[in-house]
Amino acid sequence: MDQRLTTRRRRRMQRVTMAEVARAAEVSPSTVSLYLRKPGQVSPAVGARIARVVDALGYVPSLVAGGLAAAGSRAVSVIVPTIQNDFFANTISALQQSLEPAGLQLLLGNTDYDPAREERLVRTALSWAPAAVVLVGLEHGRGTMRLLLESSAPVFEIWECGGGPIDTAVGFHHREVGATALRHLAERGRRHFAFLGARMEEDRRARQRAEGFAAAAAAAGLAAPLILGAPERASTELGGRLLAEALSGRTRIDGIACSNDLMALGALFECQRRGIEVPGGLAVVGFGDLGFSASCVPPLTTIRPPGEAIGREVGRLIQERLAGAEPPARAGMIDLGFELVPRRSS
Amino acid sequence: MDQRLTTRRRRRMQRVTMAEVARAAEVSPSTVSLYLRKPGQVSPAVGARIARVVDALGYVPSLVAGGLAAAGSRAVSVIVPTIQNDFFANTISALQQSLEPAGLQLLLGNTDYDPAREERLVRTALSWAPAAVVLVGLEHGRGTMRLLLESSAPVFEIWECGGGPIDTAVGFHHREVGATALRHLAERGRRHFAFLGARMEEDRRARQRAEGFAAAAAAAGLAAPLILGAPERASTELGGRLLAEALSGRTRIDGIACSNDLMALGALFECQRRGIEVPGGLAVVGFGDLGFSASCVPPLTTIRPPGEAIGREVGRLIQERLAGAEPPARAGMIDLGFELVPRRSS
DNA sequence: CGCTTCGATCGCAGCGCTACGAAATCTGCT
DNA sequence: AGCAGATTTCGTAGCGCTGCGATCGAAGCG
Repeated sequence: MDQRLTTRRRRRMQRVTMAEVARAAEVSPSTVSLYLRKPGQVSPAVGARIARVVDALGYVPSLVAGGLAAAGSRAVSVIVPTIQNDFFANTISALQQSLEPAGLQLLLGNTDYDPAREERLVRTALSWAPAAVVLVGLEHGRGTMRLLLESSAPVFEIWECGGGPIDTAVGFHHREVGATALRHLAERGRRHFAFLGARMEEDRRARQRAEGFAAAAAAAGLAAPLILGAPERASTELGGRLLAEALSGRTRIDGIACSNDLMALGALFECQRRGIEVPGGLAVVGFGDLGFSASCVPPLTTIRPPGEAIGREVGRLIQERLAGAEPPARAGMIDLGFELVPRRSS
Repeated sequence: MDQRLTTRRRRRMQRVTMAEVARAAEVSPSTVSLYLRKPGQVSPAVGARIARVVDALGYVPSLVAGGLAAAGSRAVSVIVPTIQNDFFANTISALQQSLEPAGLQLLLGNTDYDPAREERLVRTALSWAPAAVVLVGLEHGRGTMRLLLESSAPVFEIWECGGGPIDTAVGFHHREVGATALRHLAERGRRHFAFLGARMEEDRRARQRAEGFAAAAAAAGLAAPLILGAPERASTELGGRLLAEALSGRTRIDGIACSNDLMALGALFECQRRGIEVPGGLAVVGFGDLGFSASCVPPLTTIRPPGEAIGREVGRLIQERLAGAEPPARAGMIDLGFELVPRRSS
């Protein structure tokens, strides 16, 4: 039997469609579409009429349909290890601020430092035909790399500089951060060091900071620092515990660097509990310049990463690419540097 | 002239389509689609064949096309005031964990406490035909309300209980939080109170906590607390400054509550700088139970909101709704409560 | 051995929008 | 007035997928 004869009620996505707007405004759908995308190319009179109808009908365009027709959606996929972390939260926030005026939305995923989850998330991300994919770090699993390379979406790798990026990397050198911390402590006359890190197994960047710290000690002819880590996420509690561990050794540690200001704050608390004077008895350098770092007791010397700048820069680059800019011929690398903020804890 | 005669190269979204998979697997596209959505309804033999082809071809389904055809996408829009805030970051994180197994992605927006921005974000959010819209608070602009009411998407309002939700609210009572803080301080023998808040103009929930604090004082027949606020976001620096302001008055304040543990931490630092003993000279109660609260000096008495629980619960409800559950007949309200965590600062 | 029953597979008709190029309309100029 | 050129508007053909009902085929049964 001819299917055409049977009744078919089709599901509908939303109340008002562009065609209805067009009818009410007495123009063609094309014109409505054009007006919505490039208002300048429609005559002011017609534009005003369309605007009025859109408002009256409460028309909300479907980005899903638009994305399908235009072969690419107005979403930017961001995949980070965790958002429960001021670093990435700041970057994401800056990125979103930069993207919002262009009508780009963030699709968020978090890997919890798990490569398998990263691959799943990248797959889902690509399913949205995003305007760009943003992910943290330069190290990815085989499958993730394949997906990314085969996709035509611009890929931005952030928070790290170094090896070869897939497309464009925007970040800074973590080894150099570690080295800077050590040189600073050495300048302050310290000689026996420890590095306190969290999640060092999974967080390659924290590891790089520790390595830079150790390498700079070696370069300066100083004793190899004690490197302490733990599988948990950064916290003041962990900072305190690792400091206790560091101080329990035979060597009298007089300078520490932490992979995160939260850890450094925990170290300060531990010093307070033990009556160790900071910086007199122990100099402390953190990483992150978090909300409390300038006003804790004593104010914390720290290294400020360009978190917001990364977000802003990536936002800018995405819009540039969307506007037709070519990807860099050779994979690009943008080093945004970092800043040592000396305060009273060292 | 007949347009059919002119050449047209159409833009394509991605390399491999479902039709190509179908061809290679020698089945119809419908079967591939069915297999991908409900593998159980396809015979094991055919399923295996399709799986093999999908893998070999590196097929990534288009959620954009799928969303259009199915009249609803697999995205959940989350609109929060800011993600640079442990409260919302935790909730979002829990929500995403709960949604991930169902293949639902988060679309993130942040309003920065600006109603106009909220409306814009809700509009964009609805453009995606999301499976659900999640937003913070029960108070929204007229336009936002209209958009939400006209849309057919389930709406979850989180982090607040009280007034009438649009669809379902999942949160707790902030006034009760303030009251609990005051009663706790009163039990500890305090009589002269101050409440230190950030962004009190914009953040209705912080305001409610302050109101509950004041109301409980009145109910207990105690002097009205000093309510201090500032337009900036919560920080240790602000906590310290507002405490200084509170202590500069003629009344000798002996108990404070803060709208955020970060503020409370700042107050602790200020006490340390001024040599005020805590809790001897001043009892401090925070809100949030953040990462450092248990291990600062002294450990901070605080009120723990159900941040993760909210995320998990909303995730569960969304999936229930997606599976066909009806929206609550009368707008629903789920009170997840909160917990006073007494520690040594009070 | 024909007929029902049920599970597996298929074909069709869009979902709502945009890109493309053509058509219509408007300008300014001779 | 007539025409080239610029500007504005329109018509068409999908984008890739899913929901629906139809169809096919194997098993079950009297």
